[in-house]
Amino acid sequence: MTKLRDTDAGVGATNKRNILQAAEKCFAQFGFKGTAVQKIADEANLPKTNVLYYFKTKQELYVAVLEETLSLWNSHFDRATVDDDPAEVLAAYITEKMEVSRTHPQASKIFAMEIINGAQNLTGYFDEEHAKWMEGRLALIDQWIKVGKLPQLDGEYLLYTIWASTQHYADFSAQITRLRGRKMIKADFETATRQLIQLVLGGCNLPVPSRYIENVDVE
Amino acid sequence: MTKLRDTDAGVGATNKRNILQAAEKCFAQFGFKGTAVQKIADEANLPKTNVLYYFKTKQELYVAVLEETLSLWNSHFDRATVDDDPAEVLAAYITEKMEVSRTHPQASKIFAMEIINGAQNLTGYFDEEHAKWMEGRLALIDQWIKVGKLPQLDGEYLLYTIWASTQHYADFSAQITRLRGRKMIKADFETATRQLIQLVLGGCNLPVPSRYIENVDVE
DNA sequence: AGAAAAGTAGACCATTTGGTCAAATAATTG
DNA sequence: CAATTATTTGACCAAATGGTCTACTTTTCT
Repeated sequence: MTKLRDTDAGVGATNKRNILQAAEKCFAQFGFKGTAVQKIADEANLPKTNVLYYFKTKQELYVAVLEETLSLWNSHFDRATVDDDPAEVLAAYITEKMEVSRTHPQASKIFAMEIINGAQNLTGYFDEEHAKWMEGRLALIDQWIKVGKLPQLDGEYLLYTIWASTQHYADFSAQITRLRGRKMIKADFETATRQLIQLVLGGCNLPVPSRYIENVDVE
Repeated sequence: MTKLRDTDAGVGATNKRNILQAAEKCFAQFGFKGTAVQKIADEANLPKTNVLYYFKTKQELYVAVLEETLSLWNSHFDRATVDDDPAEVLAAYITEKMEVSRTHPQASKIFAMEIINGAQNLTGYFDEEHAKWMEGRLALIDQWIKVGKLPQLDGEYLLYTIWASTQHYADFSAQITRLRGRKMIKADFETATRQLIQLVLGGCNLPVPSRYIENVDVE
């Protein structure tokens, strides 16, 4: 009765993971059209036919990669309530999103390109889930405003600003690297995160939780 | 002596403009690889060969389109000095960039994709100009900090946040439209602009100039 | 062991597509 | 007007590429 094998084990699953990883790398760098299946196969050290064995079409493979990237949208913010402190929640959310940009820049780029190109492959599931999520978060922000934890502001634009500012470090890394002369390392991300938290919370008239303030030696 | 014709007149110039416009539309929607020269030709109502007559290769046409988009980076901010009021300058800069996102979304998208894909076609000129520009602006911000017009902050991350947050409305319009259920119109952009100015200036401990505060009837 | 299923892989094909060529036409110039 | 230059356009080509077919090997299950 072991007909249904562990999805994480076995030759097939290993290959699939391999292919998905190779595909993510290629799609992030060259886009959907710019990526040849052969390239992905090379990257995964497999013959092209083998790739098409696991994913019937290039499109199917692309959608699989895309769907993996969507998990990156999950956050603790999802489960915040009006009882939470917006300063803490927003600071944590920004931190999480910056961490995603640092550790999963390729996924972020793929997502960005998909949206830029009209989000043709994000119909259905994601659309509705995302819209529902947004509705809930905007309601939460309104509640915070009502109880006086936040000043009057439009949560929609606040969220856009947070998304844009955090994803920017992944999507526009080429520009940033050239402007600074070198890649951003972890420490740079931490500085950027602190600055962004300061800016956003400051803009919302919220005090920055001490844990998000730079550790300077007190004299 | 009319050998050098007005670059803006004549059949050739008209066709070139036509082609560039068609190309911008296509590249923004499908990317470089995803755009067939034939498609651009169709869009411009010309045979493909004619397009290749004015631009020897697809790449050359793409670079021409890309270079046009770079002019969008020009701003009054370029010529601000330490004597100016950072609140005014930053508010105006944000306003300008939001206006670009609203009126030239295609150009913004092309630029974004170019960066995401590693900015392979932005070597040389733009690189150096842009880096020089950045250096100058960061120096200005440091001067503002020195004279007490700005609190201690890292201008680099401030500029990234402004770029990201403004360009987001062009590049991610598909996502925004789906979340809201309808396209953002001019009035929405104005609201977004006000909110962003409030957030950024607030985050910099700057007062929002009255002109950038919503016109509400005083009771 | 033996059958069935899963996986590997080369050969091959139809389509797309960037780009060339040559020939024709229109515009300009001396 | 003659000649030169600029523009238009269809026919064509070679390379790239997504995907199929078939045959073979390995693994799994009974």
